Amino acid sequence: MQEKYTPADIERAAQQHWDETGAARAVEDHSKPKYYCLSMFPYPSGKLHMGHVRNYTIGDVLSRFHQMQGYNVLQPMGWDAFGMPAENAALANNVAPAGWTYSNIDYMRTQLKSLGFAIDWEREFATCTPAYYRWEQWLFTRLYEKGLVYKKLGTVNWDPVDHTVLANEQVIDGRGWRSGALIEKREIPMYYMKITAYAEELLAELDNLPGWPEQVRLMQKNWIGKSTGVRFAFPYEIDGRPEKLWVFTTRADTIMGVTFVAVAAEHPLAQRAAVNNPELAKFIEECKQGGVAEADIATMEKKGLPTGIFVTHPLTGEQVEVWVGNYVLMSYGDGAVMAVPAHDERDFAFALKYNLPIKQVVGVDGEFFSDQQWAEWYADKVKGTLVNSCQYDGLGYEAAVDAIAADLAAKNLGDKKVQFRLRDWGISRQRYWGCPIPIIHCPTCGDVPVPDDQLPVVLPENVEITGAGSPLAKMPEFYECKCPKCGGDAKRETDTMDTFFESSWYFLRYACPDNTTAMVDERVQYWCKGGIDQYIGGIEHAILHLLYSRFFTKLMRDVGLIGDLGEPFANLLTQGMVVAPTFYREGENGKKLWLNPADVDVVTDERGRPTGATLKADGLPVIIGGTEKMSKSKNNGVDPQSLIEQYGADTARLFMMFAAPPDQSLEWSDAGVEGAYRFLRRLWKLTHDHVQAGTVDAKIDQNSLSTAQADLRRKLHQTMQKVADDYGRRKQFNTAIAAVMELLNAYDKCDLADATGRALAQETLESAALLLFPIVPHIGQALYAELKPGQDAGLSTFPKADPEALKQDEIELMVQVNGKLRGAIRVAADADKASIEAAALASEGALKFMEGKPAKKVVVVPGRLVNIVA
RNA sequence: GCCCGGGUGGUGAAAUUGGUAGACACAAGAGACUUAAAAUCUCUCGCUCUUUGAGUGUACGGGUUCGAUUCCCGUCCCGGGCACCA
Repeated sequence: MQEKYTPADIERAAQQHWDETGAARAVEDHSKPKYYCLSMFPYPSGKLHMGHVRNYTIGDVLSRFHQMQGYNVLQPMGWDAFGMPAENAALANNVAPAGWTYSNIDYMRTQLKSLGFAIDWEREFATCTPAYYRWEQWLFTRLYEKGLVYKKLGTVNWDPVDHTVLANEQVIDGRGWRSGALIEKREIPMYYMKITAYAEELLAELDNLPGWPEQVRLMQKNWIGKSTGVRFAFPYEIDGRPEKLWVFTTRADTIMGVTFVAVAAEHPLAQRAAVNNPELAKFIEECKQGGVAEADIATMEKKGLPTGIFVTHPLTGEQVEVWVGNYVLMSYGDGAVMAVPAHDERDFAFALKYNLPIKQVVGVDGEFFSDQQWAEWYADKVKGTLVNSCQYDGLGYEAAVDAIAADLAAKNLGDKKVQFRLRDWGISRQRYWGCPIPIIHCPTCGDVPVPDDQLPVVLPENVEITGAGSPLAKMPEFYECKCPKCGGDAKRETDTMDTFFESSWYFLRYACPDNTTAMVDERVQYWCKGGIDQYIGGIEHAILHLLYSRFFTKLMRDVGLIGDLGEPFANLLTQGMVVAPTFYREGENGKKLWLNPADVDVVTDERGRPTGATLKADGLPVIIGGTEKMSKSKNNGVDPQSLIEQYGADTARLFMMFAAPPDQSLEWSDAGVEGAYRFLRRLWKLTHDHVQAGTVDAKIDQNSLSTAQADLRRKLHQTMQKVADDYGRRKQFNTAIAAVMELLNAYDKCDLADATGRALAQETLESAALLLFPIVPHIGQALYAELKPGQDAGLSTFPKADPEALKQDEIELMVQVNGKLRGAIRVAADADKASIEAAALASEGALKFMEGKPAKKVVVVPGRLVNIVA
């Protein structure tokens, strides 16, 4: 065995061995339980970032651990290859999106391979190939025929200078990122997926996901947002015709406190009122300004204008004025809300601002209502009862809602209704680098789905990207076509699909990536039945991607493609973000130029707090931004390549797993990498020193161990238990590593010179190699082969604790007096409560701090401590 | 603004079911070895004080408990998501 740890050689040899033996190949085998371990596939942005290393190392640890536990493991990898960055790169560097994407994939595949992940590369695919996206076009046409895809108007960000639709990310402070123009909302026809038809099921199934983090289930639940309320109408007359203005509320109990109604700027009533009201028309025009992102709408100043139109209160018959409010969303519910300033905080602020009446209709005993100052209890559903509400006075929330809903129903003006916050999923994108929507627009037949025999609609790869509008819309050779129904001249749809479409079913395709005649086949049943065993990915995907994937699994079931697999992901591990500081300089036009942390030196004061930063290249100051998720747009990603090259894959993997538990966010810093490398070197040396003296049989007679040796052996077997629990149940790899470090610290201190000691040393080192193998497989493979020549660590069984070695005669208990630690006692492991109490009361610490007072109470916590209350 | 997390030494963190706060590391300091450097090894390391001991300490303010980093109420700060970044 060579004396020096040389990661480059070891890693090359191990990877070659795994390649040659097909160690990561996954084949359906019904004799073993399957374990499908999936990590969220990467967008091929150019090179791996730390988040990828973290994500895929977690997946690899779990895959390799389960392999050693006897499972038939599948760990696939692919590329989420459509998306905006390819078009941005095309613009910036004048390269074709396809070529850019494929060369990124080639580079990133090399990087992934150098990290030694046990990935079955024969299942790899990229979503931008027709072989993949043809199936989503095919599915799209099926769903279109079933009415689960439909067309309606949607609101987008419009850049009036570049004449193009912008993504929310491309709108910065209400302006287009390239043109700097003020962005407007614009309504265009789009295709929608009817996810709301599955709202009830998507909500209910959350309760059947015990393997998901509670926080993710809660976020999805709130996102779907089921609420029971009352939908009712305010009757009115306009242009001589009777009409109804519909609203939805979860607070029907406060209906007697309505003092105005607010509608969205796009609401027909607002449009009608603006016809002969120039001021209102101007306000509605103003409301179009700004982007469509909800965060912007929710944080902007609430503004409104009266329409001069009055509607009739359905219960009191009073006239109530209609206002246009910039905070009312047309896309949510009916685009109109009743306003009860007394019991809704936003309405209260709005009423104060515009001097609108505030009418209290809920009271709480002992509380005083002021129409000048908002108080939390005004909106409380539980504490209050109705006042100033005629026949409803004295009723509580539920009784009031019931009575009011019944009265509205009797007047045919409303009823109870279940409403969801979830909206249908708009999938049309006015962009090039995506899957073409397979629809043909015919002047006579209307929208016609592309027939199966004309699929796939192939995305042309030789295009010119200008940043103004979609290139496909400028390519007659793409959009000119014949109607499949009537054969007449027609126009192909030039919008592409949201890239979430690709990522909503890729996990099923890994089961059968080679199938050229069907989207999925029966192999999906083997790998995915009951759900993918472990899914790992960033917490930032907690809602959209995961919800869409759940939705697709149900859609595909209902189209008859996959039977009933259940939920797609049985167990979910949401990895915390790898975050890094951001740095920037401001350009001439105020645009921020983001600088990579690797190119910046941070200046700190004597306490280590950052006081400023300079660019390495020119030594001049840069501005420190916030600490944010590593991203291309903020240029704060750190390339792991230099880390791998300098220290090797095992050090990179070990350090990533040791730095923080997987679900916690990890702030990137170089410090600590050295420590991980040092540990591996030490592990290598300990094994080397032992092997030099000759390997021995690890069989041990428990009775021939010295006390110190028995303690070490107990620690070894405790460590086996702890590490298996950390990998399997807790998924906390940092503590598993710490446990092995502790074990080796103890090993170092123990005298193992005699024959029994040599056997114990052998057992300890063999176990350490296997315990760490899932995290650092290359060195694990090499050390195990030295300790047991001819043996393959990856094919070995994970170490299992021997109950004999775990036995302990005496244990230590802490002694507290009045909850403060005052000493410790040693007692027999099976000592009874009375003798423990006696020993504690007689202990030095207890005697000193009880100062002769009698014990009022003694609490014994078995195996832990004794607390004496004096 | 709304929804979901998080906050523990100089730093990353541990404490798994309410029971020894700071395991395991990083950084720093001191020492050993060495011609020297690197590497390695040993020791110190939350804060304060009257230092063989004691007080205090898990963002902040309250509460429940024999006992709270852990549970409850309120506040502040940081991160993620908010439907066209992926």
